[in-house]
Amino acid sequence: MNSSLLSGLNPEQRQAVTLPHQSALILAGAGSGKTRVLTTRIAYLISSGAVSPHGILAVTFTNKAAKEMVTRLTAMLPINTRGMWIGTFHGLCNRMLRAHFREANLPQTFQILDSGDQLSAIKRLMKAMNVDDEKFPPREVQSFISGSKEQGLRASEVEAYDPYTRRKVEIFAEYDAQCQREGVVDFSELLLRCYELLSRNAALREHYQERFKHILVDEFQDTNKLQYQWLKLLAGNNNALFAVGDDDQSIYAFRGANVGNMQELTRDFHVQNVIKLEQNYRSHGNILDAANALISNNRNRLGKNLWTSESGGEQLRVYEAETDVDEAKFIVEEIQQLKRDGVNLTEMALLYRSNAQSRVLEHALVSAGLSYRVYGGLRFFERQEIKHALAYLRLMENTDDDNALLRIINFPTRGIGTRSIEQLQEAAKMNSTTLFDAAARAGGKVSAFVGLIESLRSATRELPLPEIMDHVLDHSGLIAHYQNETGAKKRESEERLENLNELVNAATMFVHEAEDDSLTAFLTHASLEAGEHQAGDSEDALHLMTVHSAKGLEFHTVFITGLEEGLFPHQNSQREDGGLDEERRLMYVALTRARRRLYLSFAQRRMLHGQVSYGMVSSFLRELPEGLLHWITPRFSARKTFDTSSFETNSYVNAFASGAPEKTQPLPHAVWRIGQRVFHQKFGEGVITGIEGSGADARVQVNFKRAGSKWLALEYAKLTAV
DNA sequence: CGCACGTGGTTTTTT
DNA sequence: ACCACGTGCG
Repeated sequence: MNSSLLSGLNPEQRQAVTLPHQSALILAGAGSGKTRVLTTRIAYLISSGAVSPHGILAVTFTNKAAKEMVTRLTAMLPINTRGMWIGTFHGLCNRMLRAHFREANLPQTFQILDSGDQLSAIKRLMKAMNVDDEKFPPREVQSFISGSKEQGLRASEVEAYDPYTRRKVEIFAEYDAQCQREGVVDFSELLLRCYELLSRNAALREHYQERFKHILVDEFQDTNKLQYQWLKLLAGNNNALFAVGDDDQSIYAFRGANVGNMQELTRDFHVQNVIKLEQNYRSHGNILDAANALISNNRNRLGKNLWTSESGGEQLRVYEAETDVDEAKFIVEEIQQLKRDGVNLTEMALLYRSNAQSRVLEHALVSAGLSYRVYGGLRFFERQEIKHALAYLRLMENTDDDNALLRIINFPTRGIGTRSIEQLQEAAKMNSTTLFDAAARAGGKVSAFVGLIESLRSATRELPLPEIMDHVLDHSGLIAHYQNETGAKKRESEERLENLNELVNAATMFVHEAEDDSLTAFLTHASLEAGEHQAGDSEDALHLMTVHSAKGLEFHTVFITGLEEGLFPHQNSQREDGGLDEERRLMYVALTRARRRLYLSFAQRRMLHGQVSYGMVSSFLRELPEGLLHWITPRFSARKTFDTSSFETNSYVNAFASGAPEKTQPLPHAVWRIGQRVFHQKFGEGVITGIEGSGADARVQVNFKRAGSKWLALEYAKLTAV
């Protein structure tokens, strides 16, 4: 065994890595070497002879994490990881379903619907079922279906107590039937189908249980119910489930993640002692102390306190801006100074709670000539032109795929209008056939389209993937379509052409790298790894992203922006149960991204949804110990509760711009205006965000820190200015 | 068919 | 403010 594997590990890490064959829960704090432990554990198991690479199943959430694991593993061990089962839940389920497509009752070349494809499939179905999409918004139906599947439930198993839900269940059932007819599966179906395959087929289940002696899971706190059931099934009675996670970083409950799985795991797998990795190798002391103080306000934690052997380092820098624009200006100045001090732009990140906040920041960065990259935009394989190109390939692979057919039957336009398509759909329904079969029986332009697909298929049958791609782009008319674009759309089309060219490159790369270089494999890759294909990493550029997408990353300097009540924590989170705790974990994630320097900023007013909104400083900022903070602007300058004079000198340009007459001030000494901080006996502290009416009818809208937004009649409500 | 205009909505996101 | 989407017209 390679003993150098263990060198440099702290006692807890070492304990985790060298555990005997037993299930374990590793509570791994931010920056505590989680990925290192996971990969070293695998390397340890293999090199000590406990298990062969063949017997390992390692599961992650993102392709990036899976790739990272493989990279680190190959650096540690001279083994071929190709035969190993390391991947995302979806990737691994796909792999099993491909291997056992018959048992899973799927066509060999089943295609995967991404969320966009799924939504259009649902819309199409609802139209066919005559469902009112006002009463049943397709997006809601979509999340109902995915949500149910992620709970492990089929339509027949969902409990519906009201007509509304019953109707959604009907749509759910029809939707699954439609997918089955068309030979496609959506993301959650990959998991559910795989789960059902294993639970119904004892021979297969036993085969895999026999094989995967060690199952390792990353980011376990993010697993949903179905994923946990799937893991339990594979673990059986004898295999070791090694789960690594951090309940304090659970920020995806809104999409079905169930932190409760951590407690369930300790029960179900009789985990005696949870190993805690609490030494943080990332951040300076003050940053960690702030993070610890913040998260200690959450209840129901498994309990864990990060520490570091590093010194305290700098205090956290706090900046109160008058407006969002000023906030951005300040950040830009700081970045320029940091740059002069020798910090690379790549080592800095600007974090925000919601994507809309990036605009102002971007604007300031552009004016200052600073290069940046916004993460989480439109992904390569989700671009319209790419989806069109892939739809041709999909239809060639599987003519049952009505979704693909509808996408391209008239793109580029070939004179097949809405009417012809409707007729086609009627004919298909009448004869219970696919659209493609119906089209084959039609005449004129429609059958010409069928001919096109068939000729594409026969012409490319023997070709390698990149050449198939080339041929299809050419002969489908896609290239010509974008080349012919002139005028306003010219630029856009040029970019699309570049992307199509890039698609051929992607196919070439894929053929070189993948074990299986078939067209089906490439299409799967496109659905499952839509985001992986992004260019332009090399440039020294700032990182702009939401706090969510920052999870797992670290930077020398981090700016957490928009620390205002209602924004972060977000307004909508207050309605949901446990919403505020999740927001706090989000803030915890944000804080722990920084290694050396952390900026926390907020603005007194900002543009939101097209109008000026006035916010109060985030309660999260107040939860940080004063001693760790360095206020760049005077502490709560304009809002000290005992000093309104400085507040009143602020120029609130549009305070009465909405046309409310001056006499909306019933109390002689109180000047009610937007932005005014007030106190209410019952609701507590708040800020006026709107004024309406006059005299006895005057009402003000107050955004209360605790109670949320309320309209109050000034005649009755006892408000005091603070 | 494609454009122009109107409407609604607007937390977070991976697969 | 801004964007995506849908409808109605030329």
